[in-house]
Amino acid sequence: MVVSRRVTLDEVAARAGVSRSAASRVINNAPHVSKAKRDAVERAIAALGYVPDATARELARRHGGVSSGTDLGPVVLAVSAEDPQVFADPFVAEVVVGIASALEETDLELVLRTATSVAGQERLRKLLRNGKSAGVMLMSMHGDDPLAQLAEEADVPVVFGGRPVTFEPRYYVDADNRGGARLAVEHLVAVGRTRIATITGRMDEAAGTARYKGFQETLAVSGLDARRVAHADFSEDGGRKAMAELLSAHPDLDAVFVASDQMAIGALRALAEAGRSVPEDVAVVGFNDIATARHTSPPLTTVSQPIQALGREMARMVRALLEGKDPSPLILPTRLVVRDSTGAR
Amino acid sequence: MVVSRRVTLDEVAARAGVSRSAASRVINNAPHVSKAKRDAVERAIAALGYVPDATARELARRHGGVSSGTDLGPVVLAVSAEDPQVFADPFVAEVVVGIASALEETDLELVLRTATSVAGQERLRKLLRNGKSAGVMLMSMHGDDPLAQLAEEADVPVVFGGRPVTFEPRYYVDADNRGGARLAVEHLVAVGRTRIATITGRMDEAAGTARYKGFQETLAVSGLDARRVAHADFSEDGGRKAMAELLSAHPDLDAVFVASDQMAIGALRALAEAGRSVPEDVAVVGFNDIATARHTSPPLTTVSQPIQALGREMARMVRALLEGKDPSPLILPTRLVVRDSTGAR
DNA sequence: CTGAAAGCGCTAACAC
DNA sequence: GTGTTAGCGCTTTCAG
Repeated sequence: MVVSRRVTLDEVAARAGVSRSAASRVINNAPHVSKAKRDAVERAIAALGYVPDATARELARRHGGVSSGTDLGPVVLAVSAEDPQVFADPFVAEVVVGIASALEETDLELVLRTATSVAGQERLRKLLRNGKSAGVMLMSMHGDDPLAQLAEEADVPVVFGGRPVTFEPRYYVDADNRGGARLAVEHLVAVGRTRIATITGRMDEAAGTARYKGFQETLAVSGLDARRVAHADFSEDGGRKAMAELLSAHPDLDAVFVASDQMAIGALRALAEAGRSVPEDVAVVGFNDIATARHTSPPLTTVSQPIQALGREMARMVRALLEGKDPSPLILPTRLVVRDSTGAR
Repeated sequence: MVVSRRVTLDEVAARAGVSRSAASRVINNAPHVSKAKRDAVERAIAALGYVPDATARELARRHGGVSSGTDLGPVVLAVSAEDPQVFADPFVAEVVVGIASALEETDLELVLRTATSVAGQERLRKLLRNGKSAGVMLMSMHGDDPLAQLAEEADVPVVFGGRPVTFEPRYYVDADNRGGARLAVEHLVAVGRTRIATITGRMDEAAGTARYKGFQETLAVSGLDARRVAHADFSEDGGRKAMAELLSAHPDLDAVFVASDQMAIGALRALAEAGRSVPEDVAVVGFNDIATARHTSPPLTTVSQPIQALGREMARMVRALLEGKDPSPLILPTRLVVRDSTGAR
């Protein structure tokens, strides 16, 4: 860490024996500068180790729209969660990867925030209002999330990852949760299961309700009973408990659609504890296709969503908004990844 | 996204019928303002929706040191990797969690960067030099990483996560890799294995060499042969290939210490493919204790490092440097997590 | 081509 | 208490 007092443009100009404007022109390589002066200035810059002050520059430049300056502020990914622990959630981590790779191509930086604590909210509000950030991406919104309000007040672009359950945002990227659930349940039906249960995720998240709807729909179409349901919270432990519940309430079930792989892992455990074998006694399908899904025993059949693409598209949408465009919401397709837990291969 | 043209302090002052300084005083709730004026100003602010311009403010405030303004710039976590994909690496993700939770308590934002691409380097350099960031954390440095150079030139605090192999940074947080490897190999010896092999990680990363040293040391002490070694790159696929190599070069091996869980997962696969059973024929121990380690078959015995703590301490170290302190490097302890893959319980 | 001068929006002395 | 006056460091007309 070098101490280096700030070197100003004036010092450079003095050292090079030219006016400040000349120096400025050189730095922004504008035309109308004689080669001689240009060189002199460049030498001075090198000698003094001059680095233009970004703040002053920004202030002085105030003119074009958002996309004017060569460096806009960072883009914020705010996850609606209390605990920074979410960043280790495989789903969130993949979204981050997608965003990071899209941003790689631009000159935007990515900042990470949780946004549910009081302090977090306050800081997010700042980021949204004082021009410190170029745009915001919000994800994992729950029921009556206070963030929704915040988003309205923002004076930078806001795009949602997934949809809140209470309202339809103007700009969002979501996966086809309902379609994915349908895929999963249809598969269960196709392999001959008839007493299909489900473990839902949080019902105050759109992903939770949409997957549940997909489940109901498909069973209705197939003329099967859709009443074997237990609600959980997307967590492994929640999945374990929910599975135990289901087992005691509906001992006859022969398949279960679990709304997340994390919960499915818990469910597998509960099943093992109850002495039910998978897929012989009960077939299991999860949702998300997290890395671990390949390594459970048996390997988990699951619905894969293009999580990185989701992040990437969120970032692109922010970018588009920054450029003054008006992008349409995006719904990304999901697909079924068949592994052993449904005994189908 | 509200359009809201920028409202200036002067407009507020005009509307409130006071001087600009009075308005400024109210905003920074300085003393010496009559209640009447204060109220008037506050009303004007509310009416106009005034939000102070952060840039101008910063420029005008230029005075105290780094820790002066109420909001310093963000802290950057730069991972020395080409591909944003690293952010999904369980290890990196956990470090992020640690950093995020430490930062939660301060008013620093976290920005994420990869730093190996040309563009990434250039942008990191900017972040390091132009006062856009308050501090930088570097991790996953390889051999002659160009980032080392960058770090030297920085005029903000720089702390390393893990140590580069070529030099000892002034400020770093690392795990006790050597000690951890010792723990692992001692365990293998303790359960009666005598023909112990190892799959190392990249030898241009300190974590790779340190774990390898721990392996050699322990076998030397035990009077065992330490020549069963294969080198890999920390990846699952690398681990699979390395295990296959080992198996053909040293068919008699009865245990293997794998320098990362990712590689260990690959090794387990190679072992299964070769018809060797774990732990009966070959005992396996990994390193890191990633989430998946509990779900492999058999569950993986592994060395656990306090990854979140590592991130947290990195952030704290930056914070300490920002406050003008001179913290000492930190080495965090590791511990062995015994599961079935070594047949010890 | 080149330099002087006028700000960007806000804060901080300094007098009143 | 309150207003006036300088700037922060850089860009940008606008005359020469």
